[in-house]
Amino acid sequence: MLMARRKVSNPLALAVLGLLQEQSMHPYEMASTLRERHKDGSFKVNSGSLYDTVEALVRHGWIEPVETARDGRRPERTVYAPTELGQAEFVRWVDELVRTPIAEYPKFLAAVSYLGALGPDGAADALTERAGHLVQRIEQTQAVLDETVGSGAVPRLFMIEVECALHAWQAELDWTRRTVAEIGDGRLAWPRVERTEQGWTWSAADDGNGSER
Amino acid sequence: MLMARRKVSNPLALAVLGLLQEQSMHPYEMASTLRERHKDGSFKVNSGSLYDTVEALVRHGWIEPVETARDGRRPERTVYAPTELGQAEFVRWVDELVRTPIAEYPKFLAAVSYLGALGPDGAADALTERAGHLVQRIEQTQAVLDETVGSGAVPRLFMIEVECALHAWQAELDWTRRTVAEIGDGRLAWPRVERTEQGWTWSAADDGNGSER
DNA sequence: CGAGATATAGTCGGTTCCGACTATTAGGGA
DNA sequence: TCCCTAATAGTCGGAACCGACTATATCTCG
Repeated sequence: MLMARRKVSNPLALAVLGLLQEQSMHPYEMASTLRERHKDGSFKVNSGSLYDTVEALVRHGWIEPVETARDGRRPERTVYAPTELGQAEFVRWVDELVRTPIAEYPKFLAAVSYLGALGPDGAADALTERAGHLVQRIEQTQAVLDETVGSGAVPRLFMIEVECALHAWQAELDWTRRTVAEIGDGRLAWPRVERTEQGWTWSAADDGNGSER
Repeated sequence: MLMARRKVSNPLALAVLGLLQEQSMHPYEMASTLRERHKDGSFKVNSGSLYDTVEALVRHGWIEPVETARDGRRPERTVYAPTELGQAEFVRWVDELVRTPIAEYPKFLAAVSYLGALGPDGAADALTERAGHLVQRIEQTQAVLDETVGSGAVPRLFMIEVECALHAWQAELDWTRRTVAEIGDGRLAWPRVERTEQGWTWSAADDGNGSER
């Protein structure tokens, strides 16, 4: 069996489906609407991927073209609307994504796995710079939230994912700062690694005890 | 200009480079070593991607084959070692990844963007189930940490990324529980959306005031 | 009023990524 | 000793993804 193995998995497809719940649109309009509503922090909106995604949704019968209009002599725009299947699957998909956490692999985690390679000073320096960037990002995002939800222009529920992201970044910032502090006062020890015939040996920087792996 | 546009970007390449800092290996051994050391929570270790990644690293001159051994009549294994360039770039890459946060798009964020589609009860239910899964994941991961670092078998620095992940999951769990609570007591209102000729109108569930977007 | 900038709308080709599959060998209980 | 399973080692085809590019239309500012 080689066709339609699993559903469309790109989250951008979820965004498309979500927008089409409200109103029929052509792809370019989807992209600009997502940007207007600041949903481009939750979905990677790339024009190439967008058109691919729309085609995939058509193939799966979740959406369908309803109109092919042209304005003046601009290129033709194909307008899409969800099918009944698409409307049902949208809700099921959101439910599944919320209900079941899946493994993800943020690049920061990958980098932190090899934090040792930077040495204590290098690591503290890099983490400190990251903390600064995170502060900026958090402030900017908070400002957007204040302008929209804070002023009553948009109901809070419609931007709840921004609060979620903000919470996650704040947690990352806390961890980053805490780790800088722990490097500074030696609570996070930097073992010295040596190669021996037995394998690897490390000695703790503070007490000189060695262990083997 | 169409070749070698940017560096290898798959984090798995970082893992490969990291392992080869210690010791020459063949790809299969990389995969099993990563699993042994519980690094497979930070890197998506997929055999297909692994072989592609190793080839890409060779193309860029970051690693090179050093030996082609065969054991008994098993298929030949090609053993790789980093070049000097690869050793230098490894550190630079870790530094860059730690220093500069980049935009990422976790699927949970995508789903939360459309939390409204589940309705207050559906959303609370789904979030509650997620919280349960997160608790399990956190407990299991904590247990692994206790067995390894807790028992002194491995220095803390070598599993620091596990602490980082744990911190992030805990934050997600906190947000999830808080949101369930806010749905429950009405602090997170569910506006009723209606379509009008003007566009969209929503009325707050609690006070009946409408606003326009 | 002309020129450059920006907005509109989308195409295209190449790389990356992944899951499913293949094939051989070692281990271990009936 | 024989079969079944697990471990070893990797291949392959297709889907997803992305960035760079094209082309027209409108805006704007000296």
